[in-house]
Amino acid sequence: MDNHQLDALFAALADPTRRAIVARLTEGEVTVSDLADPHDMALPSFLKHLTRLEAAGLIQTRKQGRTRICTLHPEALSEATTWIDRQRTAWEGRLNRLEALLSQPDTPDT
Amino acid sequence: MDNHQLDALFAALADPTRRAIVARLTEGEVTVSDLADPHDMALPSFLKHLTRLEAAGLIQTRKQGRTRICTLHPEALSEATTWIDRQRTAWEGRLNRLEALLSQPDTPDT
DNA sequence: CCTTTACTTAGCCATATGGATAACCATCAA
DNA sequence: TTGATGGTTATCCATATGGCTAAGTAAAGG
Repeated sequence: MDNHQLDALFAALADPTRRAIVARLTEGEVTVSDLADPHDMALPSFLKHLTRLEAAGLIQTRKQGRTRICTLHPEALSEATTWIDRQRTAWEGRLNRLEALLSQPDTPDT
Repeated sequence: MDNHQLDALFAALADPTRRAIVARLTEGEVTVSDLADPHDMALPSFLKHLTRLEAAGLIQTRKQGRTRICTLHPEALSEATTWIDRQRTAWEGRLNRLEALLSQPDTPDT
């Protein structure tokens, strides 16, 4: 995944309103106004959050009559965990190499 | 984990410079100037990134003489995956319930 | 001591972000 | 067809963010 997409993804998750939206959408599709209802915020402000989530690939929306319906796109979340897991793997690998080095002090280097 | 910490954590990861720093630190401790070296940026600008990573709990630093040494604090990364995994679990749960409902149309509701 | 070296602090600037209003457009219902 | 309803667009505003330079401190090194 490209760096810029990761920026958008992590930035999208770096806001409580947007995380709440994601959490809500795990329960299924919701219309914009129903989604907005629990958030004490003007609709246009709320809309901007939706737009950012959509730009980050975290949600998808479609228009049905005059209402817009939002659905979660959970695949985007794995892009985030993939990056994180890569870091963790690298870290573990380093620890393992260190450990190996300490348990075999006979061959300090090749 | 508290909402505000998650904000800081995800925001910290939403920048390529900072992700590069994290990636670099998976290989072990590095001093500030060595860390900064590959980044085409004035030191004070770079320092601000370090500060944000530290505030997010992603790295820890200590002073040794006049140099500062940075180390990764990978536990912070799991705070992020924990939240993400919770969302994924919720989503899967909903899918499973849906599936169950469809395969057993005899008991539509209790 | 004096000078690097390695950060640190203090400001400054442009752009991005999160919020608001006001006004507009497009259904649906009566 | 006339409201009301559900979004949408266009601005606007304050603060945050990511970059900079200039000037400061503090530990080595000679």
